[in-house]
Amino acid sequence: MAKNSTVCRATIKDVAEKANVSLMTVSRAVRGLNGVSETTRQCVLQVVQELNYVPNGNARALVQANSKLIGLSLPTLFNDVFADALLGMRRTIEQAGYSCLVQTTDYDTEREAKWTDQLLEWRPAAVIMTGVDHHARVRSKLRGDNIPTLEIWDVTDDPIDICVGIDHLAAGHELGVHVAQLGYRKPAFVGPPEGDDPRADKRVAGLIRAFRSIGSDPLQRITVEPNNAFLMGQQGFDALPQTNRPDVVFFLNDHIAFGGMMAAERAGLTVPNDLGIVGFNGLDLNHVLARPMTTMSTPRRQMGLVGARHLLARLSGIAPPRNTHLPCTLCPGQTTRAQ
Amino acid sequence: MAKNSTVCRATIKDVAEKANVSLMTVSRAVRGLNGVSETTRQCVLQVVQELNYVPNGNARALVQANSKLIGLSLPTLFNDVFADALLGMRRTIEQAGYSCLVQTTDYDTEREAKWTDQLLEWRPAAVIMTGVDHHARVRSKLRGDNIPTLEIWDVTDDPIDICVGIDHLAAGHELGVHVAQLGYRKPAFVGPPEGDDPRADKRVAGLIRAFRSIGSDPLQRITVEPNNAFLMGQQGFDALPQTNRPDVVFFLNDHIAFGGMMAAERAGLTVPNDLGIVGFNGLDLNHVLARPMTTMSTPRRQMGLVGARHLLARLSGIAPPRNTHLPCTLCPGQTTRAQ
DNA sequence: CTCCCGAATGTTATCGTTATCATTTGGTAT
DNA sequence: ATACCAAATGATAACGATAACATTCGGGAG
Repeated sequence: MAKNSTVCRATIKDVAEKANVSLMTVSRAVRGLNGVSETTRQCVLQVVQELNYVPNGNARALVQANSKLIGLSLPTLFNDVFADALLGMRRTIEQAGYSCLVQTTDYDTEREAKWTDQLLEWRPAAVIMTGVDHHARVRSKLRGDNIPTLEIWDVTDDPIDICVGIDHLAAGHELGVHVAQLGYRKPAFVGPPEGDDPRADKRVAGLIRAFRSIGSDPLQRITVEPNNAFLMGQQGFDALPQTNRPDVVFFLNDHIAFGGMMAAERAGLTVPNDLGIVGFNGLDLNHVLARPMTTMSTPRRQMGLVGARHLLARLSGIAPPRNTHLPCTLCPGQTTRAQ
Repeated sequence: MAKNSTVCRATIKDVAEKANVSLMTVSRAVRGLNGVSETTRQCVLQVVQELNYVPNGNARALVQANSKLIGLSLPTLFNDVFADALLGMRRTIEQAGYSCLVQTTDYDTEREAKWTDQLLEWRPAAVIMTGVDHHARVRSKLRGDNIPTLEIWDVTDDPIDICVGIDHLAAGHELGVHVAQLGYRKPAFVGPPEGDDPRADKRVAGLIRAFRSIGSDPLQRITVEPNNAFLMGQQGFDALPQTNRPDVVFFLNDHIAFGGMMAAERAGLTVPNDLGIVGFNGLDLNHVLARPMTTMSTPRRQMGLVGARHLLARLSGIAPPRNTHLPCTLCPGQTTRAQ
């Protein structure tokens, strides 16, 4: 059933007939190849206008055996963080004439794998994925088909193809060491459950290492349901243990941290004296706060830029570095005690 | 140049040969059609596994004359607002087996038009666009080709095909009337320049009407560069006139309003006594603030849900309502004076 | 006037799949 | 045994474009 009415579209053949030339001449004229006289080209383009002709990308992709499509896999759109990275890539990708097939995975590897299968049906020219932890099937398919693949946001010695990102373990460690030096001894972390977000897990590992080395209480991991960031922060604070309360809380990112801080203050706590608040990413929210939060700033835009550049290089046959590591910047703020 | 290595992928023919059946049997088995014995199906699927066969979507779309692709046009990803609407749609769209081809337009109609051309090459099954104000070429192409098209976020009597949204003029008016009743008489609006965001323009028109009817000062429109929302708010406040300063500022959305409020307080102003702050959309940030902002809450998630439902109905031949109007909710907060 | 050459144009096969219309097969009723 | 039927399977022609090769054409050199 459900044949959507009569969608009748002009084909290259229609154009050729009306313009009184061969298919190939139309094809050449439309694509701006040379070997067509100026007069003919004008005439053809005229007819193209009249008939509202749009070339069929499927036919083109079929005969040329790959398409001007790039698959893009993000965990979520509820996150300025990914928008930033995307912003860095978009121009570059667009100018090279590609379109983006986007999915959001909700940090679900299975879901990502399923989407990858769907995606590959379109014979994309390249694939961009978030992070370096994927379903084995995804890795093997992308590798096996030799599809240029960019993994962004995290680094590894053994990327599917190329990767550009930051070292989450090191970033977590550096942040932890800084906060530990300020005298905090009862750390907690608020974020997704272990296993959901591999990058969060790596940062937590860094934090744990930092605090363990100075013999503090072990880091308590508080789990919140994925949701709007600000609400997650609030929920995170509410979920803190009442007895033996942490003296500092690390949040998955700055927005969540802000939500947590608001909840803390509403509960009558003073930041940073009663409770230290630490974010991650150095989001712009932080720049408008009267008392900026302690956080670790990440080069999101640049990651996108560099990633896109490398991917395009890869697409044009030049081999870019497989593993590119960008630096983070510690941003001490006023939501942790001064030393 | 730049032939990306040897990407050699199994075709349906390879599977057929290895499984010792005809192409059609493979095709049927893979698609789960009936008319294939269980034994044969198992055998075929086995070979599919072995060869890592993925059907070619381009060939399929070519012969079937349309694809399981939906084009999605958003102004920007820097906005929880669109993420919310998307969230409402995604599941529905996904479960029906479609993939999304996404673009962001940066509120540029030309850019949108250019993308639409590119998109149509892929013969999408449907298109989703933000708002109801588009390039004439876009309207005529989508209509002419009879492509199921959903316009979301705004309403009009004459949508391209179907639309689901809110009445921005009415929402602006209601918000303006509320604030005027509180006694404010020198209103300003902070947002994109006129012409960039048609929905903002409509809301502003509503505000103007509300304030004009009670003989207040005319609404001053302050323009800020598109950017991160929080920074836009800050910039908006900085751009307010020093002499004859407004007594209330309407912001394009809650995040921008928050940025503006932070800047105001840093500048020594007291909210709401020295300056009223009004947002829009009822974003979740508002729910974690100790003193929630005055705002107009919009049914973003629901818009996505309803929109997707209508679009899928349209795709299966049922005619949904062309124009669906959802209600907003006024949320008086503590960033404007009490009556 | 003829030959030759490059530019402009045309012809044909092909890409991987599905729709449509055969054909085969195995079992059942007579 | 024979005829018949539905279920399973197969052969062939599209779909709309491009690559690769073939042809035409017009003009300058000899």
